[in-house]
Amino acid sequence: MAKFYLTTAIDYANADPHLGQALEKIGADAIARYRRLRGDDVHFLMGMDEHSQSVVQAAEENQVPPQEWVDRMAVRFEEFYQRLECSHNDWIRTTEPRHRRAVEALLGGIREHNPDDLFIDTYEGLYCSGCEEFKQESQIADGRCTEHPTLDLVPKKEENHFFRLSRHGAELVRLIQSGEFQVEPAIRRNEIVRLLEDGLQDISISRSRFPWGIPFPGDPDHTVYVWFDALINYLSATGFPDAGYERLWPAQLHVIGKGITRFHCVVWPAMLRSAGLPLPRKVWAHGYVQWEGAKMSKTAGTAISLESALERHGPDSLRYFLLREVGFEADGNFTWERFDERYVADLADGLGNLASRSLAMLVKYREGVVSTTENTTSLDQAGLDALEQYATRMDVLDLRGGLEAAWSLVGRANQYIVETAPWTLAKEGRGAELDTALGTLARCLYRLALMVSPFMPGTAARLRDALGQDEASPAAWESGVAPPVEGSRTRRIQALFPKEQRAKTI
RNA sequence: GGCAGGGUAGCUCAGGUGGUGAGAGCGCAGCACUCAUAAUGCUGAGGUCGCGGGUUCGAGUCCCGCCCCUGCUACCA
Repeated sequence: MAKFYLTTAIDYANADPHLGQALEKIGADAIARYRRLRGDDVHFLMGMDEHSQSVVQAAEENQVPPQEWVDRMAVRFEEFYQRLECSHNDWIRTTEPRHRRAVEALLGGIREHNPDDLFIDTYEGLYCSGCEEFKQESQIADGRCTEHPTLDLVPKKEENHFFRLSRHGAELVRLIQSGEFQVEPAIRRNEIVRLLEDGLQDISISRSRFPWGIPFPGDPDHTVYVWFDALINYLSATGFPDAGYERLWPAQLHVIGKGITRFHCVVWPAMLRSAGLPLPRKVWAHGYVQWEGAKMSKTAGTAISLESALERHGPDSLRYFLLREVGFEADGNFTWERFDERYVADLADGLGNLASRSLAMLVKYREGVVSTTENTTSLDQAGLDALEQYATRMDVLDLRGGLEAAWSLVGRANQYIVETAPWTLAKEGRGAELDTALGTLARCLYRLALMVSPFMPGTAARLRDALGQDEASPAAWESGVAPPVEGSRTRRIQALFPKEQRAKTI
C-alpha cells in the first residue's frame, strides 16, 4: 500500500472560513478520497495558523486572550470543514506543543547541518508607531500607514535572526526542473523558476517585541516569524523529530492557493534542505474563487458566506459546483445563477434523474433484482472508457477533467436508455433484452457512484445503497471493471437532488 | 515598467507541428418518447475566430504592429 501524505494550507484564525478556503479544502479532500479509492494509505492533514498579527488583532477586537480566541476559532473551522465532508485524518494547530517542538527541532537541524544559514542582521523598514509594526509597501498609501494616516512612518532598524535563503536558489531551480520537486500547475512553476533565476534575498525569520509566537530558540527576546513557524506544521504533524516521523514525511502533496507559492516552493524547500530533510514531492497551487468575475472581498461586501453556499443545495452540490465550474487550477467564477443552473442541469436532471429512472425500471420490471448478463454492451464499453479517462485526469489532479469524464457517461447512459427503450421491451415481452438493458444500467450507476465518490461522498453512498451494495465492504476502484451488482436487490431512490429546494433562493 | 498567459457562438470553454463545409456543454427553438425529479433523446438557429497589416496556393492555427484582460514582480495572510 503506497503512503500518500497530503496537506492543505493552514488557515488564519482571524475570521470565519470563506468560499475560497472551502474550495481548497474540498479539492484536497477529493484528492484524498480519490487516493483512498485507488488503494493508497492516505494521511490527510488540515489545521490552523494561530500565531499571526492578525490573530492577535482579532482577539483584541473580541476582547478575549489570544489563546482563548484561537481555541474558539479552531472549533469553528473544524465544524465548517466537517460540514463540507472533509475527511482529514489530523488537525494541526500551531499553538500545540507538538508544533513548537518541531519548530525548535527544525531550527536545531539547520544549526547542525548548515550553521552559516542562520545569522543576525538588521532589518530596516518603515515603522508605524500606531500599529507598532513594520509596514509593507502594500500597507502604505501616500507615504502613510493606511491604518494611521495621521502619523508619520519612521525608518527603523531592528536586529533580527535571518535565514540565508539566497544560498539555496540555484539548487532549487535544479530540483524543480528535474522534477524531483514538482511545482504544479506549470504556470506557477514558471513563475517560481523565474523568481529563483533572478536571485533570492535572505529573509528575516524572527520578530522582536511580538510575544504571541514561538520563542526563538536561544533568544527569548524574539519569536519565530509567523511564516517560518507556519510552514513547519506539515512536519510537526508527522511527529517530527521523534523516531518514526519518516513514516509520513516527505509529503506527497501540499495543496495551497496560488498566492502563497513563494513560501511553499522557495522558502519551505530551502528550510528543509538546510536542515538536511527531504523535500515534499509536489506542491499544487490552485486558483481563486471569483464573485461575478471579480476578486471576492470582505471589505467590498462581495464575499459570499460559506454558510449560505452550503445551505443552497447542500454540501455535495457545493463540492461538485466548485470543482466543476470554478476548477482547481485557474481562477473561476461563482454566481448563484450558475450554481442553480448546474444544480438543475448536471445534478437533478443529469445524475439524479438517471438514477431515478434506472432504479424505477429495475423495480417496476424486475422487482429490483439485477439479472446476470454480459458486461459487454456499448454502454458498458463507454463506462470502461470513462473510468480510464477519469483516472487519467485524476492522477494529474485535473479534478474538473475527472468530473467531465464521469458526466460524459451520464450522457451516454441517457442515450442508451432511449436506444434500448426498456419499456418497449417489457411491453413486448422481450425478457432477455430487458435483462441486458437493466443489468447494464445497474453497472453504469455503480461505476458512476465510484467516480463521483471523491466529490460527493454522500450521494455516492446513497447510490450504492440503492444498488443494494453492502457498505461494510468499501468500494474498490478495481470493482468498476465488473461491478458486482448481479443478484443485488435494488431499490427506488428518493430524488438525489430535489428541485423543490431551488425555490428557497436568496 | 519587466516577465508570463489569454482575447473563438448569449455563457463557460476545446481547437499539437497552417489544408475539404470552425466544435462541445449550458441556455434557446421545434420534433419524438413516456421508464424518470414536466425528466430524456433527436434536429435546428446562433460565430467579423480582439483590431490592422504580412508570409503562403491556403491561417483561429505562422510573422509584425496595435487594443483589451488576467497573473507574477520577494520577507503580506
